[in-house]
Amino acid sequence: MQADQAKTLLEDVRRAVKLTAEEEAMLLSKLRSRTYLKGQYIVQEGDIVRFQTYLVSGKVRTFYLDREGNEHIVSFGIEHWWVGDLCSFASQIPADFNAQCLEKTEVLQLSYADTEQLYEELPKIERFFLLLLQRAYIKSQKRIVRNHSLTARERYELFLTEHPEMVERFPQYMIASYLGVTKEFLSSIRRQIADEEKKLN
Amino acid sequence: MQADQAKTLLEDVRRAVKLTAEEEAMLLSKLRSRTYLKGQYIVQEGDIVRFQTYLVSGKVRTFYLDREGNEHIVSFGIEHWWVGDLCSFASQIPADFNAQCLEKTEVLQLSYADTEQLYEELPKIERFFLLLLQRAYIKSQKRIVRNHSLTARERYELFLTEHPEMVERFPQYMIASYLGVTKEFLSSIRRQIADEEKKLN
DNA sequence: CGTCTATTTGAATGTACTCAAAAGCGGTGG
DNA sequence: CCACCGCTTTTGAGTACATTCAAATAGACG
Repeated sequence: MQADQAKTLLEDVRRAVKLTAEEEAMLLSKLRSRTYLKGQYIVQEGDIVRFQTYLVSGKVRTFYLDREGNEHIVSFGIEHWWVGDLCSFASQIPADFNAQCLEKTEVLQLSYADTEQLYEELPKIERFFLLLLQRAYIKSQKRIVRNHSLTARERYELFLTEHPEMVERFPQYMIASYLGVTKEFLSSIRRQIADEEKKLN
Repeated sequence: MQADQAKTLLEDVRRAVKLTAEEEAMLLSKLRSRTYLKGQYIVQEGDIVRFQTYLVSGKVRTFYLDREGNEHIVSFGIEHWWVGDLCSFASQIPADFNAQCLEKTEVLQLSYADTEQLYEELPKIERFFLLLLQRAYIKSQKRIVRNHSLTARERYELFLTEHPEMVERFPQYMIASYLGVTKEFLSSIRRQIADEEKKLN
């Protein structure tokens, strides 16, 4: 592991827990660097996920296919996010989800066995992942709540204000899927919004 | 803490991690027992959640109110589930959710400070909560996915097979809310299903 | 410039919601 | 034991939000 690649990861860790230099070195020693090309999969449905994957650069979409073969975006990943299928990784069972890189993507990976070992030797790292998981869970709960109480337009407008970077970097039809609407309907929502803004001037 | 109340909790813990007798005693020493009556709130919106709450008996609904004042059920809790608003507990900020007992409910509670202390002194307990959180997160992800790819009827039928105990113990209008449909529409789904079954005979 | 993919449009359709009212159900008191 | 009350569930008509399908347009990339 070169230290420069792990810089943002270490910053994330330091923000949550305090590690000594040796402990940071131990963490770094377990990380493997890897680069995926545009279109490649970090996880494919049916695989058993062997790694936790941290994004250094690039972008990733996580999606699954329903019975009719329609794609549904579960989440987007960009720099300094962790991606994968936690269900598969945690239980070492075949994944339901796919994680595909939408451009050249550099990652750091931590294997299942090394994760276990780190948890044993370094409870502070366990704490780091607990905090990560807490945040992810809270976001997930919020998303459920919003899907139930907001209209498609409201969800889109909220997404615009909360994740403007995502709007720029991911195609609209994927954002539609993430929000749980068809690409056609999202398009008509955008027209509606644009029309209203025009009327104001 | 009387040991009999903590029996199911200890069983849950033992299933996940191995504790020595002293470690179990340490955990028990932090737990406070409390009984809520029908209609009482474990958490109210606006409160800062000071405890993690484990259900020994009874039942609880967790819900939030949207802008129009409509209730949305976030989750149901029965024996041996943990309830509350993790967002509020973890960050010690005011809760968005309410957790209300629907009958006499006995609980065990672990304060924020004691939780922190346990995490420090007993990493295995931290592991236990990490595993708990993993399961909760995975369920939450599944729920999002299902809300996007299944019809209301399919979600209801899946709920029937996965949580028959819940169907018996919670009123239909709450289940409707949990599934993200109106009580009227769930009623019409049930009629549909009943009609089809009648036709088969 | 042509090809491939993403976005937009519009009409017809469907799934789920709103509102209002009736029916069912369980408990309580006269 | 029945009548009444409050709460839950059912019904039905009208409506709205969102989907499907088909086709046109716009953008991106080699």
